[in-house]
Amino acid sequence: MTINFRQLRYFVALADTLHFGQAAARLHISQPPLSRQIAALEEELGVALFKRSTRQVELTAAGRHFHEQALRIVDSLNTAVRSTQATARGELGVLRVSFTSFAAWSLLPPLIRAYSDAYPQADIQLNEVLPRELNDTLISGNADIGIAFPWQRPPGLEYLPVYAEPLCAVLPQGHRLARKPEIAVGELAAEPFITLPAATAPALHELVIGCCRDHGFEPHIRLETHLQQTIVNLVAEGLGVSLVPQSMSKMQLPGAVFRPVSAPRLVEQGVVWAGSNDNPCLTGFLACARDFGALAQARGGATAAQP
Amino acid sequence: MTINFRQLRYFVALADTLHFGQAAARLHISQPPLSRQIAALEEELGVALFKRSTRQVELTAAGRHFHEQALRIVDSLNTAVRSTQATARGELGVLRVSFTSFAAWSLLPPLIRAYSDAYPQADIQLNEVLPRELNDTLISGNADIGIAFPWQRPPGLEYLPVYAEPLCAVLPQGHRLARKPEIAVGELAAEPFITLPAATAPALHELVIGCCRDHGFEPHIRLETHLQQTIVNLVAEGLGVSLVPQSMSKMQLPGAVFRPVSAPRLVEQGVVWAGSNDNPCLTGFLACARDFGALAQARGGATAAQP
DNA sequence: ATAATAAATACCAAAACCGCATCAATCATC
DNA sequence: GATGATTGATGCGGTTTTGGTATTTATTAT
Repeated sequence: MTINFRQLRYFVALADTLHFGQAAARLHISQPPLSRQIAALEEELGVALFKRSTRQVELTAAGRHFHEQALRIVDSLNTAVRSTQATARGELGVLRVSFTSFAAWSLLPPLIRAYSDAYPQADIQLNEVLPRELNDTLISGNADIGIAFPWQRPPGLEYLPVYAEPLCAVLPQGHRLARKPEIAVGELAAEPFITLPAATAPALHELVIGCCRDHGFEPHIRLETHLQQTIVNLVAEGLGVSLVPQSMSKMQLPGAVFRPVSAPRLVEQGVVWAGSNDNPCLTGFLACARDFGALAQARGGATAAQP
Repeated sequence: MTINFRQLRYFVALADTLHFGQAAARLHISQPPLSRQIAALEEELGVALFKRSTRQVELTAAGRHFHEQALRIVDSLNTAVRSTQATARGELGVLRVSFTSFAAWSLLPPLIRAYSDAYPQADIQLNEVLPRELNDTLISGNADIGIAFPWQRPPGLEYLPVYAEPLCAVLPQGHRLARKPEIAVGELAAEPFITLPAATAPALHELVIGCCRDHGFEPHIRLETHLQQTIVNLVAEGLGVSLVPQSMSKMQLPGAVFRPVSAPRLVEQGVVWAGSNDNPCLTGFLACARDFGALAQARGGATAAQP
């Protein structure tokens, strides 16, 4: 099979014009090579595609059939070239995002919105994971990007800070401090705390503890659990108080009230990815994330500095 | 755009093996030209399709995308070649058949069955016409083949006899002759006849008149109508008798009875087509029609001699 | 009959392509 | 850490393919 795209293009031109001279002009070649390529094509197919005299050229039944096919094939190639180039630019393809449930309350939705607007043709696969699973999904190549708190990253993973927000207090509804519109952190000194475990979320654990220390006391930790969401659920049950990222206040749970605190620490979030990952969609996503971070900072939001 | 099918085949081989040497062996070429064709392909696309060191070759995201496309395109071409060849052989395509309502009682069904069995992939378009329209549909190119009685053909139309069958008598149910199992044509001498008009169906008209003359009388023609079917309907109403092709006896109409006649004339039917028609399906159909005619003759049927 | 048009053919030059030989980079092994 | 083996890239010469010009052949219009 030595049929060539050139022969297909030549054939299509001739089938369109039914005139060797005009078709050759359209192809920017002279007439003899066109005659020869068509003859070669018919020879290879073993089929007469044109019925021609020196005065008239017309398609045979087989020629009409081949014309349809050739148009489709030439178009397929053009489409394939364009879509491959789009894939290389990261405009087409699949981006797999791993995130913990907290991200779904805060950074994930606007970031996905920004990426989706910038790359409307890329497919996005969202994959909710537990905090401890996030690194593995990236290292094993099961995900392209993760949304995470800063953390001690394993070798091979990169991190880009995107957004920071203040901590706020979460209290049981009937609590005496819940009547105040804003709370000084020091007022929580005697309360039982519910926090994330130091082992799996050291940075965030440290942040809460540090915030308390800023205000002169060591919190009494009564319970530890992995998800911010669960902390709020436990607070609503009256089991203690906590300091959580402000985004969690979107969670309107009966029994839990959120209050801003004076002089809060900031919780940073960012995106994580494997440095060896060469998915072009990732590059596009990182550009979006950078833009998003810059925008959040420009809007007066408290964004962490670039690394 | 100078991308080549060779480059697609080379690319597919390399994407399959991920090894230049092995892919080259599979393609029955040496390794250097493969390297160069792949480089040329990437150059033309402006996209890296492989991430390669001297020790390892792997597809990029764009390369994986292009691989799918290339497989599809190569397959499309192979399919197109095969189907074009099938079209040229008359195995694929459309055959448009014009026929009169009488043919639907006799030659059409078995002939279509034979063709359909021999060329199961060809599309058959059946088009019922009035006898006087048949020639025009063929000459104007609106049909490929017609089923007809022999007739004086216009220039450009060809005719092939396929099948012949005896005339039989059709009588009103209460008719005195209807009691006899077989009728001598001479017994119909006094009856009023219903025939086809001499103007539009001269051959068949002549056949009926001639059959009467064979038996020594000139029939008294009371009514003329264009379709055999209508003749039987009028006979059933008691308006006269007629001689019709035996196939019409399949028409089980209350009021009409069919009886074989002694020493009948034979009614020939055949297929008609435009000599300039180059639809390959027509060639296949004509071969079927010839076989069908020979078979009918071999089975002891009364088939007209070949022209 | 003659001129004009259009496709096929002959012949030559340029480009593309392949194979051999070789180079360069990486990996395994001692 | 040096050495050999493996593998992809590169240089070069010869062959094949392709395109252009000139010419031939066949058909149609005048």
